[in-house]
Amino acid sequence: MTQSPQGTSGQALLFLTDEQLRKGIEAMFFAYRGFTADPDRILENYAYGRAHHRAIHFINRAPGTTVNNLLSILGVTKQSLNRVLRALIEDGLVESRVGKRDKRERHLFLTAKGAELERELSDAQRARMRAAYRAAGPVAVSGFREVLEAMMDPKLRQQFNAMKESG
Amino acid sequence: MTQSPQGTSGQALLFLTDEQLRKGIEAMFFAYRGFTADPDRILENYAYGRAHHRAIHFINRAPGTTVNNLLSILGVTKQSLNRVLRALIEDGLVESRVGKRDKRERHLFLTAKGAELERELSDAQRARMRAAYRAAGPVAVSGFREVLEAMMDPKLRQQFNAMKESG
DNA sequence: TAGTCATGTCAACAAGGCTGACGTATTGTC
DNA sequence: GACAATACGTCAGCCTTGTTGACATGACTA
Repeated sequence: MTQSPQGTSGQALLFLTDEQLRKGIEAMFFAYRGFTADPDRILENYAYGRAHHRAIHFINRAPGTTVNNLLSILGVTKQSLNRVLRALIEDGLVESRVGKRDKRERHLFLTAKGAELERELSDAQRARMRAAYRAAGPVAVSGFREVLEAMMDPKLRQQFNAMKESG
Repeated sequence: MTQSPQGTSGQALLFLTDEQLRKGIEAMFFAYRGFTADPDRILENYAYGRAHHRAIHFINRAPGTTVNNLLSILGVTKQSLNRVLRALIEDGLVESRVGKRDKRERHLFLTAKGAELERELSDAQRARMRAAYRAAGPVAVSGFREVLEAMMDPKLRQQFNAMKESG
């Protein structure tokens, strides 16, 4: 592919070099490991995994969300999500309330116990994020967010932006 | 945790708000999905998964690497890696050569066939990366890389930086 | 020579994806 | 009012990819 895309108009496009892109790819790989490391460590103490973390995160984020909505955010099958939700409900971390307008729907909420675990997990994840943000500075953070957003699938970007506003 | 960390010295540290951090966390989540989406789609056509992709990537990156070295980069058990390597070797994508200095070591190389798949996968992944980089611009890219690097575990950051140089 | 190291392998297990099929309310529509 | 569609739950079975534990082999090293 592109080997040295400078000179397109005299502009220095060296940041689009295959080499630079590869570094970015590897940076994503290693950074994501760090990103999940702290919550993973915490989850070992409970009988939960990353899938439970994701469910808890987004239920906390959008309390009262329906199962279908959660499904589309997480991008997994209902069978897969159900296995996770069942455990969280049985263990009293999540409450499922029948919808008022539409009784077919279930609205999901964290219980006090669920909120507690959520806090423990997100505190850890935020601590690492905060350290990284602080080390890199506000300008870098802004660029970080821009590139990540540009990397998303259009549909996911839509969902991401929809969540941003409601937050 | 920190709710509004401005005023520490009069500086605007609003980018360290819990809210900002949470957006960063969710951005990582959605972006990583996009990051892996293209290779995953390609791998469906073969009998391989993400684990094979990672092995192929790093063997291509550091031809002649030993099994132990690959192990430490990927951060999995040897049993797990071995399952993947065995398939790749049997299918003729990877070649394993006995070490010359130390005959206990195996040095791993991509065959022509392996290099071909590597190219297909990395072309797809780079294409997305390039589009994101181009959309965000060089300053953003620089910030992106800074934050990612700051997010890594120290040991992984070391490995990442070691690879950067040799590249 | 004894011990350590690099690698491969077998067995068993778990998490968390997936598909397919089916059941049950509930809602919306003709 | 009958019927189709929707939201959800669940059973069964499969795959990938991770894990632990145990053991074998050949090669290097003190």
